Amino acid sequence: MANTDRYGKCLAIVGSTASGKSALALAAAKKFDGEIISVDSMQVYRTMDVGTAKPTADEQREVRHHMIDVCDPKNQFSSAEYASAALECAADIAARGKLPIFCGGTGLYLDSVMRGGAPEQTSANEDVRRGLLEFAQNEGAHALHERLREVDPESADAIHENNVKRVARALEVYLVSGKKKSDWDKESKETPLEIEPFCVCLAYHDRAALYERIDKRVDIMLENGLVEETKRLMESGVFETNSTAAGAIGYKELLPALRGEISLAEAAEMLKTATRRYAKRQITWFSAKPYIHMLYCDGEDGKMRDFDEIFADLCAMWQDYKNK
RNA sequence: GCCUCUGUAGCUCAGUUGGUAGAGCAGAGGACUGAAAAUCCUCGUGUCGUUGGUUCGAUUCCGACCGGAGGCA
Repeated sequence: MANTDRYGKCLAIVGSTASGKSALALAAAKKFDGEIISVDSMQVYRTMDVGTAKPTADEQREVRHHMIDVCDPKNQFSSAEYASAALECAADIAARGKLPIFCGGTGLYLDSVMRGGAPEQTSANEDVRRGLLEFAQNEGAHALHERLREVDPESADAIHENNVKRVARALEVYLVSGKKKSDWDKESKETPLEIEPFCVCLAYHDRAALYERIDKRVDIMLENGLVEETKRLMESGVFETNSTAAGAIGYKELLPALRGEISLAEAAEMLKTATRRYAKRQITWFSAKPYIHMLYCDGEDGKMRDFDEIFADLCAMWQDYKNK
């Protein structure tokens, strides 16, 4: 059983990028006297505002937000760090008698929060990691995978050998903790969840409608100074650090245009494509989760519903859950 | 007007010395436990521009026509 004493009953609103979850969370926070905990792997970085569709200063004044601007773009951040900090936020919000509302699209971060973070024995070790990646670089992905198979065949079976990042991570866990990653995972699955928010996923029957929203949003980002923001990040040297922040969608697609290699229009097109692909991955993630309650923004016929209607549904679902 | 090149999957292009074709990108589906906006896996039938001809058989050779690019007038 989740630790309801500590967190009370919480709400989570997830969904793909451009699904409209932020506006919904904002309305819910006002109505239920809540505070928002961002579940977003990129909004944690300072100075990356337009490109990550961060809540505006006004919005943050209206409703208190957490887990935004907590890290420098040049530094590394991780789901484990996120989880422990976000849990503290949730406990603090609940202790003040308010409703914690998780809102965001990074599925792994939500899962990680629900599990209560990760054991520190499995902490990332940059040196070990670099060594493993170099090994893969020199000996090939297959050789690295073979090394994993020797120590943790279960993980080797579960991870495709081309997925070097994951293979390296599994080996890293073994080398750092002396225990197989597959065993850590098993243990984690058997441990009760730390927190179990009522989780609503904003979704669209009509994929094309979501893609239209994405296109529109990218155009708005460009109008709102995404290019200038990218320039500033470039000048600050973020993109030379191969940090996580450097991989954010919105910036890396604009770089070739800033270098004059392609036109801005072409870059914008690539940005839209990258965002669409990202949304697709998010949808895949969320639709596989048993704890999720779908909330559709359009009918089966693809007809869009208006905000009030969707919000009313959310409120009804939430009340239902609370009365149980 | 003449000459040359070109027309193949939504896009960019391979290819078949004649036996109806394949990559990348896009798109679709999936995985995901300390990089996750990352990383990875699976999925390719399309009047091979149109139309005649040669041929057992043409997307492939030949002709005409229609697009597109360039050159000469």
